[in-house]
Amino acid sequence: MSGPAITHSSTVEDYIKCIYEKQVRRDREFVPTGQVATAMEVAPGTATTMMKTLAESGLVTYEPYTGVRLTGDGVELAKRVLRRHRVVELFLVEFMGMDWSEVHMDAELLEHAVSDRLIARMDEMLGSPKVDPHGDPIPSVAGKIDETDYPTLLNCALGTQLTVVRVIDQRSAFLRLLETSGLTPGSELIVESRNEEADSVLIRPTSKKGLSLGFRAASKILVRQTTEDW
Amino acid sequence: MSGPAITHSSTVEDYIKCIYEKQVRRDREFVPTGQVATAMEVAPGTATTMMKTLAESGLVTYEPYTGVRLTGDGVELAKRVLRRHRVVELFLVEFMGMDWSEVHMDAELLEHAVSDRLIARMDEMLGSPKVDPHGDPIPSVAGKIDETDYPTLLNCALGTQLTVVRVIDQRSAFLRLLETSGLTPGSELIVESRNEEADSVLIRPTSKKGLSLGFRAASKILVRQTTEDW
DNA sequence: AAAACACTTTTGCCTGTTCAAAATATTAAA
DNA sequence: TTTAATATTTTGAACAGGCAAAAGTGTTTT
Repeated sequence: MSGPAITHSSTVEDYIKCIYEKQVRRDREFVPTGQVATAMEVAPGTATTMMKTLAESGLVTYEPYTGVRLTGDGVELAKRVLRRHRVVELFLVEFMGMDWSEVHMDAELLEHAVSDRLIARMDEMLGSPKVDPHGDPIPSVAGKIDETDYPTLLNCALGTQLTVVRVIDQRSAFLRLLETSGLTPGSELIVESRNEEADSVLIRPTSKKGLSLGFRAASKILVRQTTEDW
Repeated sequence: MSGPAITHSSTVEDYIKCIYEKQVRRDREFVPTGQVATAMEVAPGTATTMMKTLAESGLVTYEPYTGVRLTGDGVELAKRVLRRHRVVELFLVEFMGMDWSEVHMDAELLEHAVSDRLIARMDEMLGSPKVDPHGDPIPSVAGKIDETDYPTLLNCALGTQLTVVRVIDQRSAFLRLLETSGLTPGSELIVESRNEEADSVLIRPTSKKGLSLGFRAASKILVRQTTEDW
């Protein structure tokens, strides 16, 4: 089993989570220090300093002028934080009647303040869910996480029936748009066409008028082929 | 209405809460720096430094070698923190099935991470409760708080029917004892006798065997005369 | 190959919070 | 009222995070 579960400051947890999110898709590559700085909204030098600190704690491998990569311990910590965050988000929506578009910020704070016991209790009340309200997978206590690489509206098949499985953008204005457009996770749609020059993707959500999204927005919506066994 | 609601670090909030709890009973008196240091589990010098910082922020009045006293702003902040703490505690007990003896620590962390919106939602779900699971009064959003000075088992009337209204000790071992002894808030009892020399108070909880408490423990239990209109 | 550009790291400094130990002040005892 | 005991404040130092600006590295252009 995992070790003594050392506690880290919430600052460290935030950096680790940030790095995890950057590295999870681009495998093998190092995450540049500058990207961490931008994402964390700190000065470049601050990020450099922190990368060294994290390296000393054994959470990342740091290559000067190249970037960082989470170690096994780093990944483990990232998943623990992500689990807390996502369980909390789902709890806020399911048991406290909050809107999925507004729980992210609250969860961002709560993820550092919620005890293992409380998370376990929420998980129990929720029936050990696999995904949060945005379709983000919830790591198990043991650290297992569904890393399926779903296509986005930018690279999925055209003309077939699709189901929204996940949304990669927590800004509430964006989420509210999806809600009014019938594009929340679980919704079905068809991508009718794409036009790169026009930066436009035409989609037809079931039981809604068709609408067009820019490539930027389309890349934030992950889908799978609609199947019956789900 | 109150001002722009400046945010303070959770460290500051903890000191303010601590001072509030010390000063609330002994009115007009200053709280000695040393008591703050002990309660906060920091070195004496640390407390002194912090008292000066708090004084500069206008949260306390600081008199060297005498102690501190919360200002209006300080009291206001203390009540906001206390409200968050107590609403969270009650929520954990009422909606998450946690035991009243074990919610204090969790609430201690959560009180700094829960947004006003979330507290408002919990309050709504709880029906704007007046007291938390330990009988501690919950300040209103406006800062009103029931400051009734209930007698303890040490100075209440002997031989009359009493109701436990509040318990001033959050240590879970103590709370579990009260639970098994039938002394949770709302329980009824009679104080049969006190013997100062023996450091002993004999009480008879309704529907339980009589038992004896030391003066220290007895002073932690607040009661009121049992009346029908409650 | 040199110059220009972009990005990263280093340096010096700041704030907040903490400690240990020395210096002071206050209070209680003799 | 001088002495002893107790409590408080100062001092010097540390660690966590953060910033701005100077210096360094790598890459791309000319």
